[in-house]
Amino acid sequence: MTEQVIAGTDLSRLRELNSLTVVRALRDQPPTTVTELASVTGLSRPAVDVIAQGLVSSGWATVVEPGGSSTVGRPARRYRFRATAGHVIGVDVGGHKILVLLADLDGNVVHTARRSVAADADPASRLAALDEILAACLRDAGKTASDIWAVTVGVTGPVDASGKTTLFTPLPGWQTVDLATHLSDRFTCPVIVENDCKLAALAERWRGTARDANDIVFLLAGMRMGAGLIIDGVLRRGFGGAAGEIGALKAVKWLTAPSHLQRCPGVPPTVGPDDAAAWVFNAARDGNRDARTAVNRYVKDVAIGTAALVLALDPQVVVFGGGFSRSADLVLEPLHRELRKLVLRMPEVRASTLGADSVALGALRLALNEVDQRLFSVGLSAPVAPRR
Amino acid sequence: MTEQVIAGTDLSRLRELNSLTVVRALRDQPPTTVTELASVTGLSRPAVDVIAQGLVSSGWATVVEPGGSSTVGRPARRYRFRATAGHVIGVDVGGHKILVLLADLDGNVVHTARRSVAADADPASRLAALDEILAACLRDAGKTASDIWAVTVGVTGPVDASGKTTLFTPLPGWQTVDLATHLSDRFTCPVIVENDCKLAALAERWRGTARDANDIVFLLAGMRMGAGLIIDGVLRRGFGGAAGEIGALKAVKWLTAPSHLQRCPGVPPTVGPDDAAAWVFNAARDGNRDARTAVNRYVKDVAIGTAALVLALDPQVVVFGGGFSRSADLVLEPLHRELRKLVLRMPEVRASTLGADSVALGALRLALNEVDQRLFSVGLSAPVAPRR
DNA sequence: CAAATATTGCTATGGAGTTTACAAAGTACG
DNA sequence: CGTACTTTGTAAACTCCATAGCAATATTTG
Repeated sequence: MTEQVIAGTDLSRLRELNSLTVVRALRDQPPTTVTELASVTGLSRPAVDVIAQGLVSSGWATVVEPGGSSTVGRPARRYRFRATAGHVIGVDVGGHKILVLLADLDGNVVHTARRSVAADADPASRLAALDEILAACLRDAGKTASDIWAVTVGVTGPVDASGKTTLFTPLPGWQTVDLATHLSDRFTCPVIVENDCKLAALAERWRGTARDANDIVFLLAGMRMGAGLIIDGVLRRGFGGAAGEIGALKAVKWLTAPSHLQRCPGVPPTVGPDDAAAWVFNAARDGNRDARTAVNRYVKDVAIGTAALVLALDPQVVVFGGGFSRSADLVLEPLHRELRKLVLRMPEVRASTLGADSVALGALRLALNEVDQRLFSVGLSAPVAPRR
Repeated sequence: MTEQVIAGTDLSRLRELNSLTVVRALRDQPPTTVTELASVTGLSRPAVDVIAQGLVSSGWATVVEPGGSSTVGRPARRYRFRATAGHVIGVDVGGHKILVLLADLDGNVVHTARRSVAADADPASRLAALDEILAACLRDAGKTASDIWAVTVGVTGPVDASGKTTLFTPLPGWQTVDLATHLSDRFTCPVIVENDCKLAALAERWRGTARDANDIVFLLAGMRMGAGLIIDGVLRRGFGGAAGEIGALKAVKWLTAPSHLQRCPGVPPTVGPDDAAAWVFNAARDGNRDARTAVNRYVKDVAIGTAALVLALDPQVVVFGGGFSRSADLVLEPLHRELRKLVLRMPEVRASTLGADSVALGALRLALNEVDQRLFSVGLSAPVAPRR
């Protein structure tokens, strides 16, 4: 049982609650009339009227004066959530690239900045590249750091509560990097660092293939396998931020799974190690026997770790994402078949639809969650960038 | 992101919310004065006064007139939550026994009934025994079925949303039993059927060794291995009720783990298969070499499945419970050692303190949760047994 | 016995939402 | 083109809830 806050409510808090209710009803909606809001919220029309005007004067909403009216009766004034009152940033710091998304409070991406980074870049130069691209993104979007309400950065490896990746990370030298502190010098708003698999899982539920599901196992499949878990609609971090790291168990074959692709016979020597997998998938699609065998072995190994997660959590959906999701057409069917042999209750298996942007999108979503949480706990004053 | 209910609040709902706040403050507390309640809830003293009197007149609270006062000033009237306004029942239907606990709304057990059942009893006779013991428990406690606000029954095997164990259960013939419907004929209140491991996990967090933790992996260790998961303080059922069934994965050695104990060389033929494990644990404690080896092999196998759960969920605590938890002194140290080799972040490992009652206790807790949920969503009218 | 302290009961005040009523601004139709 | 109808916007009256402040009461302490 969750510990409930024991706190009484007075009338000003009542107004605040109802204002938040109206804001919720307004968000992610086309401009809405007072009557519609009244029926959605269950409040009376005059009450909503007062609240809506209050939201306009405090800056949370804007008025849309009636244009060409289409129905009978007096045309209604409409109210719209002012999503541009604040902005958030989501970043994906990957091995090869850094991707920055800047979005408004409705999650509409207003600017994108991408830049490639050498896979073996040392932490200092990677951080420098991050600083540069962040500055460029802000500049090009016509914003300053103080316009940003929350920043989330996705990195590989489990992230602890302080935002560090001390347990393990494939980025060279990254164990000692304190990314959260580094960015806190550049932003006054909350800065969150989170594991890339977890963020991609969030994205898949927000705008991807699992929008309908509350219990999701997300697989980030690439040269490294990872997983992100959403349980009861909430991203699961684990007590130390290491949830979903089933790949560390040797009995589960995730560590070695991608090597079936890399070591597949027949890969031309001209193809680098990073592109071997793509070559094998293409060859398998063309009917190459060795390639098909390699893919099947790969899927068999992936299925074992996936089965462990499915048995542990009994999700509604398993989403196959990450770099290899471009080859989901080859993977999904055998993955489904292998999984069926191993689990008690078979979940749906779907392919990711978001591709390479999923981590940065998930970072956006987490930043928006942070903003929402403040909004709905602290209350509605004037819309300004929150400080830590 | 959880979907929030969009509903406005008017003044009567405000009063209801504040009444619930006072009830929450009153529960699990010694009798409390109005002034104390006012400071805890943040409401004004007159407001609390009115609310408290309302609770008394509706039957949710009782007045304790001031007795010998210990402080200066006028002695204050005190209010107490009327836990006896309703009662709940928690049942453990095990292979060998049925245990029934009857408790008030504070979870105080007011009556216990236990009865052994043959392990190979057919479903009909097991259900008959259940009916009998339930009737006897109600009679001896001086209650009728209509006094009961919620009933929860724990059974082995994964339980789906409708309360059936269709996927798998070790109880003979139990696949086709519809326990929820069976009991619904005997009670008008909500009836919940749930997996025994999950219930034991709840109990351990409520009154056991994991009261401080919000992220728990509970192991029900006996001749069958099972697990119950509490994540973010909430019991995790999984989409189809099959969460925690990691034992079904062969790569994880839970199915065969107990056989190391049963097949240990040196077990006297006079010892039956059900008591072999106890004999081996005792022998190991006395220094028997074969027995120690058997225990170590057992623990090694248990550790693999546990590691899978720990890696998947990254819990704060692993609780070793179930029948074998009596031998936790032999298991805990090697389990800790083996686990440390396999996981990324080491959780605490603790032994269960509840013993054989844990499943029935957890059933009580779930029944109380059901009552609470109704209370805090439907609102406070007069305290009467809820109907489905 | 009086002073100090704390609780209880009562009244006035103000804030928030609802209901009711009515004017204003459109459309539909003869 | 004018009337009937529909819906919106706004104001006033009313109800309900919590608060603040004050008087009355009960008990301890010196």
